[in-house]
Amino acid sequence: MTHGAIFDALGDPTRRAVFERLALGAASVGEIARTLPVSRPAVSQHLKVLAAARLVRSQAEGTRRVYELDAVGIESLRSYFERFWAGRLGAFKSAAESGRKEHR
Amino acid sequence: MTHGAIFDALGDPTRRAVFERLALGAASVGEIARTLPVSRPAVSQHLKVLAAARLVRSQAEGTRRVYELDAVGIESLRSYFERFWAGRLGAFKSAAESGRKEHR
DNA sequence: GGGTTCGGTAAGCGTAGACTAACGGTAAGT
DNA sequence: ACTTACCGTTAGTCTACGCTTACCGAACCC
Repeated sequence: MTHGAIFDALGDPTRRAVFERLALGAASVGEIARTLPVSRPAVSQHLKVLAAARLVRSQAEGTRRVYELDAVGIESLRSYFERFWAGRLGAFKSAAESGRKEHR
Repeated sequence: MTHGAIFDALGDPTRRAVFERLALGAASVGEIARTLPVSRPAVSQHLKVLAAARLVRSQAEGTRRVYELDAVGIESLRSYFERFWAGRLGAFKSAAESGRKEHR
């Protein structure tokens, strides 16, 4: 559920665009909405979901609310994949590299 | 778009369950469906999406199709987050750790 | 060759959620 | 104090998609 919220948040394309926009630097809601083809309330809702997943954090600055990335959610996400690197993935990785044959 | 397919695939809870099941070891469609509260066709559809995102790969074995994790998609996903570690995140991380004040 | 098991596909339905529009609230500017 | 700008919230609509049922093809067993 912890990880579930994160993947659910990043599952939406628009939300990923907001997230990646914030990866370039902190920005307010209006600034983000201006660079995206969606309305401001939509961005606000997306930020709410991202904040719930601890991927971003808000910071009141006068009448504006500046958003920036939150290391908590990202670290949580990294720890999720840690299982695959350290775990089974390393074992089967050699086999996957040996037989590489695709149908696409 | 490349990463989009991956996040879109992992965005669904059921699909994540399939993915995590496969992280424990290779399995056929029927085996996966038996451990999940969904029908077999549903699992098949999810596997199709996961395969399109290069997160899993199929391997015909008689009349059964054994699925296993694919390092390609996972590696692609890891490279995506590499940006955050090497990039802006490291810079603001110290600031985030200094001012840690939550509203929850 | 008939029967059985295993998977992918098509059609259809139902629900979650993404979006816009409208309203209210708070801080800065004059 | 009034105006302006910025943001969050709610209500409501509409599309996307996850699930099931049903059908069909392919590979093993007798």
